[in-house]
Amino acid sequence: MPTKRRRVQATDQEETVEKKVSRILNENDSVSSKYFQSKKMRLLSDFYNKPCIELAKSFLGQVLVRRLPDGTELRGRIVETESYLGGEDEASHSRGGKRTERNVAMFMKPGTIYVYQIYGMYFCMNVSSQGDGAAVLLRSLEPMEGLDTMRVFRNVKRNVQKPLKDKELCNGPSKLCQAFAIEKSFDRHDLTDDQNTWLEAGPEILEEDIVSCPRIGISNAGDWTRKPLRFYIKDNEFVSVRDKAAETSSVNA
DNA sequence: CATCTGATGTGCT
DNA sequence: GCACATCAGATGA
Repeated sequence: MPTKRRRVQATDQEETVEKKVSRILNENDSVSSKYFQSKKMRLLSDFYNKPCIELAKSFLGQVLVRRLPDGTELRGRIVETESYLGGEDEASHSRGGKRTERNVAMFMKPGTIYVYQIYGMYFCMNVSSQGDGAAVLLRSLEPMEGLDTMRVFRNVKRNVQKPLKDKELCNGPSKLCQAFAIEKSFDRHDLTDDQNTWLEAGPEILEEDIVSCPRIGISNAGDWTRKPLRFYIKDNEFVSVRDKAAETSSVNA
């Protein structure tokens, strides 16, 4: 018992400074205590310089940060991604090595943001990886900081006043762009060197907690339609679509 | 829960 | 012309 008490006291002392900083930072916006805090250190080039599938898995658990013009910072933990390999990947915008004005960011250095518009009214955010025309689509975030602001952005974009639950803020590629106010102008920005957008390190996600399954919204891509190139954190409630079949089969893997 | 449908406009053939 | 890495609301079980 004395050992336990001493450890608790030491922990409390260690957290004092961090708690103070956190309290000051949080005075301007809401931070829910049920979400963990990131280490607030920007991820640099080495992190992004990996093959596409490896990067898509590495993104899980990392924290996307968006700094708004008024200084407000939004944070969300990445919980779902998809790989688009380029070249032979028939579902990729860069299939067959096709390079256009729209998708040129996919061919830029790892860590470059690729934003494209879809269905006339939505945006999707990708990050280029190692490999020609390869990129990772960010599909879902677990909101951590700035939830009130995210809710406002989402309601403004949707032109609806229905209150959104936390899990509805960022559980889809275009929802997270709305919540973080990420638009076409972010295309070709560099996550390792951008003042408004970057990634911070979060806790490592174990391989056994990653579910691999087919990508969402892909059809007519031949064999590539079913390849397991979507990755998400198992049992995370902020994932957009759970694949029950993949979750049960991975138990035996 | 699963499945369906309308909205909406740009990029590319 | 048409396909489209989506979303929200509606409907049925």
